[in-house]
Amino acid sequence: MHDISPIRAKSGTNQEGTSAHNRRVMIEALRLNGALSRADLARATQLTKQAVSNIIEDLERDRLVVALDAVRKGRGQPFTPYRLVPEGAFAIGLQIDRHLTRVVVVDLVGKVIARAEAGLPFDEPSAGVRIILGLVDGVRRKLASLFAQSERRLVGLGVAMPGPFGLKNPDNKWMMPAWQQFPLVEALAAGTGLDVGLQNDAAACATAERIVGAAHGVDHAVCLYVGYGIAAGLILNGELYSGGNGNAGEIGMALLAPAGSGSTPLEHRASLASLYQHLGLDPTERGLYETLGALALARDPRVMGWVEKAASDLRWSVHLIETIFDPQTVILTSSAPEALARLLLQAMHPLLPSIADRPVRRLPRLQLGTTDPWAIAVGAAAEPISRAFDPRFSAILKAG
Amino acid sequence: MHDISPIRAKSGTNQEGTSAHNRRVMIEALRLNGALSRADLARATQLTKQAVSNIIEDLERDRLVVALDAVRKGRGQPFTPYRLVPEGAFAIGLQIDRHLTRVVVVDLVGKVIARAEAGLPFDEPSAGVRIILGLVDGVRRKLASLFAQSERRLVGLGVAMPGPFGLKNPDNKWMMPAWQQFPLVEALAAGTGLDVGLQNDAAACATAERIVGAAHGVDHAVCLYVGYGIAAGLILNGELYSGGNGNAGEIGMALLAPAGSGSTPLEHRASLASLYQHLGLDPTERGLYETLGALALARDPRVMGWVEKAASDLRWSVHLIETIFDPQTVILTSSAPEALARLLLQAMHPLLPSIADRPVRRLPRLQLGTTDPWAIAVGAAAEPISRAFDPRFSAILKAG
DNA sequence: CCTATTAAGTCAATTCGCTTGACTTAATTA
DNA sequence: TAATTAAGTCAAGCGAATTGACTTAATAGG
Repeated sequence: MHDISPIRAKSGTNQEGTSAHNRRVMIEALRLNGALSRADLARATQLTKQAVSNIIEDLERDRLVVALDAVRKGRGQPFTPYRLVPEGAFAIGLQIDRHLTRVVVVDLVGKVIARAEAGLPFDEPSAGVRIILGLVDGVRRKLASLFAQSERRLVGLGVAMPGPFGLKNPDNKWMMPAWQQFPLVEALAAGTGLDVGLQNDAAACATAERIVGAAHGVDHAVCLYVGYGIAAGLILNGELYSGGNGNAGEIGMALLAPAGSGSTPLEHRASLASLYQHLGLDPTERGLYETLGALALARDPRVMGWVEKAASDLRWSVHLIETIFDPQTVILTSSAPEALARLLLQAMHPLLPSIADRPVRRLPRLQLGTTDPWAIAVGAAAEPISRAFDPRFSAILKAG
Repeated sequence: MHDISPIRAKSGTNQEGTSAHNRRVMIEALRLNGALSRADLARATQLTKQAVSNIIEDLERDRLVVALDAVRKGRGQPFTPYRLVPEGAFAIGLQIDRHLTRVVVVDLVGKVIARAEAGLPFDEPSAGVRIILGLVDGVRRKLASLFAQSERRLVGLGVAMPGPFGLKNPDNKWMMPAWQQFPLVEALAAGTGLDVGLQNDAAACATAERIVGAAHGVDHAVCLYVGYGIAAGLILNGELYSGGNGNAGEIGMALLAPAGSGSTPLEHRASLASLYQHLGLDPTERGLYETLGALALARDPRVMGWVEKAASDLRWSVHLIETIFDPQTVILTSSAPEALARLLLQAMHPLLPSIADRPVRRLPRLQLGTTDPWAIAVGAAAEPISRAFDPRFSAILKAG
């Protein structure tokens, strides 16, 4: 009765799980390949033609896929390709940054339908939440005006903000202690009536790269995100990895040397915060993004000085990431202007030797990902979409 | 016809997958909890009583579980607990080290049934394979003499050897280039007629910790293995993670500093090889293990000198691992004598501050795992068992 | 031009494993 | 001794994939 069962076990499954998985597999196949015939889907998923037909019928009824015109190709009956209906599902993505918040609505294929941004008080989450709820309300209205029935198709709200979460002694200068301690998920769930999920900004960035960027279809990738702080988003076995407490990849606090003295957190040296400090800029200043872009384009010597130093630390970070994870590729992303990110990328070469330095490689060791400032919000929005539609172990199992 | 389908998709599933998964879930539940009644299993796995009954009946027919005596406990009908039958399955584990090979047979619950070891030529794999096949043959005979029908229940052969694999320029001094380039898996499969799987030694060590050691039932753990070299075995989401090319966790080659100069691979400073060098010992020497154990017990100053330096690097490794993976615990294991491992563990404290330094912790940040020299072989043997019996995503999907 | 071949996709019956709900058994408690 | 609680069985039902024959519609080749 009163005893919480101490039995450890994974959950079993049944036909519902089977069916849910197969639906997800089909949706993923369509997302990855654009448009496929029933026959192609059957071959790709190893299901029978008949099973595929049934599921397609289902998905078509749910308005998640549509048939395109039949295509004649060689002998045999022409095939009818199916593709995803972008407006089959929507999700809201929310980025919370130190002085700024961005909200987007994306559709099933990750396209941005509506967006909004506003300033945010650094240390007053309850006031901030009111601002956020206003923005969310705005984009929801916009969405409703564009697509009838869209509310029914809203699968959730994903939030991305700088981590790490749940720390004993948050470092006030580098983190957002007020926000990190505020019951944000609950407040937003109550305020929007949606399912709310929270992740750190690098994870969101990795998710964005995975669905629409450089990690599309790659199963092992690490996304190094240089924002105000620095962190890594980990795609392992095709899924985002978040660790035991949701803080995996929070490398900003990694100390740069074994010795106690002289060892600095990575964040203090290779992050935009360190650049602002180096340049004596105020991070809250308006037009900062443009200023940085211009300085980078002009190869301003002070910026180049920071780039050199930061690149040295980042080069070593990539080395460690490669050595530890053995990923197929590492993706450098940043909230900085593209010109600056490119300078960093260049300065990071040549890369340090590592295990990743293999005879045959399909993907580059290091590549530039998106530098779109909205990418974090898009990645945040992708999380509920992924939760709802991507094939994953947990989706097969029963309640849990 | 001739076109290899370029379509990317995960495989679908069907009732076979469902049933296979549920069987595995039940076996895992029994392994983790010792013995459970049908009713308990139903609650734990979220399956219906009836489904559990059917599966139990199946497993009982396959001699994988047996009923124990009924137990009266409070009101209601007494329940009949079931437990795994250890001799329900066997696997062979093979450790290949630089000058030594060990072979074990383990049963379904990870108990060692037979063992054998022999010297191995460092750079002649083909001669080595003959030696290995002889040992394997020996333990198989032993097994057959102990358990009738055991051959039918032999699920595979797991091999563990130092990585990394597939490198461009193997470092002859630190690796085993001849072995790493030899078609070992094929040779062993041909020579034994068994399914053969290969992993690095740290991964095997982590697997051993997972099934019978400190990581039993823990979903996020990193196993730091100090052997001749050094590496980490990664348990993420309850499964071993091996990266894009099977080299995840091979941190021996990690450089210890961002700068190009003065940066040494971790392996050169914190590994038994470095200790041998420090002490001027020959690693092939007989009785080395005992010598080291005695020196450690006597707190020999030269050993303590190495311990201090190595511990400093290891302390920092733990810091990095915690920062990057956010595991529930880190486990220190070693092929060194326990006394030496304990010295290392002590010298690593106090640990560096990190994200793992949380207000509430269920498990210690760092704990000592096994120092049994046979652990690697046991872990190697656990891999085929796990592949055959543990619940995992890939086991639900169809072929592939 | 006509026929054979190839391939997409449907139809209807079947199978298989989990679910459902009623029932039996056997203990404790009042 | 009767009520209650819980384990476990029975038998029918259901849902989703499978199977194999069939239909449709194109191209290739004689």
